[in-house]
Amino acid sequence: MARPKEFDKDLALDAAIGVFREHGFEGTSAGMLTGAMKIGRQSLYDTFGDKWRLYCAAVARYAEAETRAHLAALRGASRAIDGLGEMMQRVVAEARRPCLGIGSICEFGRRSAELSAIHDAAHAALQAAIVRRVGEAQAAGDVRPDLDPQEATGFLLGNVAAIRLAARGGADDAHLAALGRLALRALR
Amino acid sequence: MARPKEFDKDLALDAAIGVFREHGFEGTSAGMLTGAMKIGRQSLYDTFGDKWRLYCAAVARYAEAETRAHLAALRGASRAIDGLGEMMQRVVAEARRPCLGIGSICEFGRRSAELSAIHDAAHAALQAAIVRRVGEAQAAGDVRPDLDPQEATGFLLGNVAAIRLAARGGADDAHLAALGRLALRALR
DNA sequence: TCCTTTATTGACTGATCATTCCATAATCCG
DNA sequence: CGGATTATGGAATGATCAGTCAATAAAGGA
Repeated sequence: MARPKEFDKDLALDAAIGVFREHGFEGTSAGMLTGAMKIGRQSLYDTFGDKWRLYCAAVARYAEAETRAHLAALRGASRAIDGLGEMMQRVVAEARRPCLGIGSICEFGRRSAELSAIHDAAHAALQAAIVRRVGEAQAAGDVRPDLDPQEATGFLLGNVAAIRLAARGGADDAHLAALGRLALRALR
Repeated sequence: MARPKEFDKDLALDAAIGVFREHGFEGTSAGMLTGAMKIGRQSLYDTFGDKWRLYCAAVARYAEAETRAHLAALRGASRAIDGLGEMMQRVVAEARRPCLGIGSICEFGRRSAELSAIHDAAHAALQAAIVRRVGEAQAAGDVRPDLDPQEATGFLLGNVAAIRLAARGGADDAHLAALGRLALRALR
């Protein structure tokens, strides 16, 4: 089904993600992309259309992977509060690599309906899962009962962004860990 | 001291800030800048050097103004906890306009020593002022005493960023208000 | 072996970009 | 008025950019 070492589309996309999350859309050139993806220029255009379509595909793939990772952490402990803790801990541990979601939102806000749709879908899925887990933690008495699960979820996701942004700004590991710890403690 | 209606350098800089905070550095062209600043192209280069120097000047001016506004809010109430509340409330109220500081950090991380120095200076000044206020609030019994003021300050600043990022992502006013409220409540 | 498929690269196009040179106009000061 | 100063905009430069076309190479299947 292939003649010359037919390249892996997903692998190439991952390489593109690596460039975009570091340099953003405007800061990335086609040459940087082909270099990182290790494919020819024409292959890029044949496979992904153009730079913008590639960017959207990268953001979508990144969002899916990131959502999956969050969900896995959330379910990685039997007690709901521990699941929430693992989610925050993972974010702290991986905060050194810039987040494409945040970069994308910073760069484009809500200017692009296409991009916003990708973000909104990922956000909705994640939000729902966290709300459920917060509810469970409340039922278990690990989260104060006067807290609206929706609000608490927004708060946690906000602090996820805060941790990543702090890391991008150069904060040290201790600072990031403190942010994660305080955010979780705020639910108690 | 001037012949043709000698333009106001600070006013022009403010206009440049308006463009940069919306479109970032890479997303902004010289034409967009001269258009918004309402000065000629050559005046821009004569006065500000080049696009990068103008960007740095804009970020520095923005950081100073933003720091001033934070400090004013912090001191805007006699009780320390209320000062902290006013700071958060102001952030919520103004969150609709994108933050140049966040945009700059997202776009460049710590790639530019020049830019990082600007951010670090503003951050240090702000951090110190908030730490002091948190300490006062603790002394007054309005903030739990087991909280490290440094950590609490980092937490508050992180949530400032979270609110602004949420706004950039399209969150509604109620959501932003909830974020501010929860961040402050976390200190209690 | 030959054909088909796939990837790559060079050359090119047209656009846009930042930036500079220069001529011109406008305005204030003496 | 006249000369100094300041802002402006046209023209041009060289670079870079995204994207296309066409030729070529590589490799699997028949």
